[in-house]
Amino acid sequence: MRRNSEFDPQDFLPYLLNQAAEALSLEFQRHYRGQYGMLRTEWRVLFHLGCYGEMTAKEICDRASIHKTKVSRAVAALQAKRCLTRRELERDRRHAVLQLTAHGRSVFADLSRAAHAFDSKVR
Amino acid sequence: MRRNSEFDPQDFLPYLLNQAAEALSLEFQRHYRGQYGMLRTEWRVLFHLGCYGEMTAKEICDRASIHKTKVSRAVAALQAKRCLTRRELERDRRHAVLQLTAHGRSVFADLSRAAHAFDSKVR
DNA sequence: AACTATTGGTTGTAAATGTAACTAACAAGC
DNA sequence: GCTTGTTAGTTACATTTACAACCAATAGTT
Repeated sequence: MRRNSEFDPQDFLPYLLNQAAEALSLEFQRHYRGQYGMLRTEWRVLFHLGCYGEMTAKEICDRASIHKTKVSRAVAALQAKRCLTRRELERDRRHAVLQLTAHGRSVFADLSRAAHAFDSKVR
Repeated sequence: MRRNSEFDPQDFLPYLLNQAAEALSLEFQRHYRGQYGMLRTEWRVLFHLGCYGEMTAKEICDRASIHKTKVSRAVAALQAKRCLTRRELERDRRHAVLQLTAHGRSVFADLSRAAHAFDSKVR
C-alpha cells in the first residue's frame, strides 16, 4: 500500500483514541446489553448513580457530560426496567432525585464487578 | 457528593477513553462538518484515501474497521460531493477502486493541515 | 455446464441520536 | 401581582447508525 502523505491516521490522536474507545466499548457492551438489554447511556447513568449515590438528572448531565435529552431517555428506560425511582423535591418541583431500587443496585453490583474485571484485564 | 462504591467511573478505562475521544471528535468535527458538510465516516474515508492512495471500499473497511454499510454510504456521499470517483475493475466487477478527484485532494489537503495543527495542539 | 458458497457492495427498516422547540416551576425586577 | 428570564426536564422531528436481507459477480465442486 502506497503512502501519499506525511500524515497518517495512526498518528492522529483523535482517530487513535476513537478506535481504542470504540473497541473497548464494543467489547464491554455485551455485558450491559447482552445481560440487561441496556444502552450505553443507560449503563453510564446507572454507573453514576451506583457509584455516587442519588442525584438529579442535571447533576448526571454535568458530571458525565451527557446531554440532557440522552439522560432523560436513559432515566425513562431505567425506570421502565425497574432500576430506579424518581422522587420530586417539594422545595423545587423541577428537580427529581433519582435513586436506584434494590434491583437497580443488584444490576449495578453485577456490572460493576464485570467492569472491574474488564478494566484490570485491559489496563 | 457521597461515594457509594470503591469503583469510580474515572477509574474505568473504557469510560475515560470514551470521554476523551468524544471530546476531541466533537471539537474537530467543526472542520469537516462546518466547512464541508461531511459526516465523521466521510472524513475518515477521505482521510484514508488521501493518506494511502486509491483502494477499494473493502480495503477501507478492513484498514479502518468501519462496517461496510457505513463505508458504502460515505462513499456515495463523497461521490455526490465530487470528492471521489469509482473505477470498476474489469478483472472482477465486484470491486471498484476509489480515487480522489482534484477537488477531493484539495479538501483532503485542507483538512489534513487542520488535523495536523489540531493534533499538535492537543497532543 | 449446473449448484453451492463466498465475497463486495447496496438497500430497507428499525433503533438511536442530535437539535430545537416546548412545558412547568421558580426567580428577579418592577 | 405581572412581566421577563432562567432552569430542569420532556417531546417532536430530522439525521445517523445498526442489522439483516438482498443482489450481482466470482470461485469451487461435481
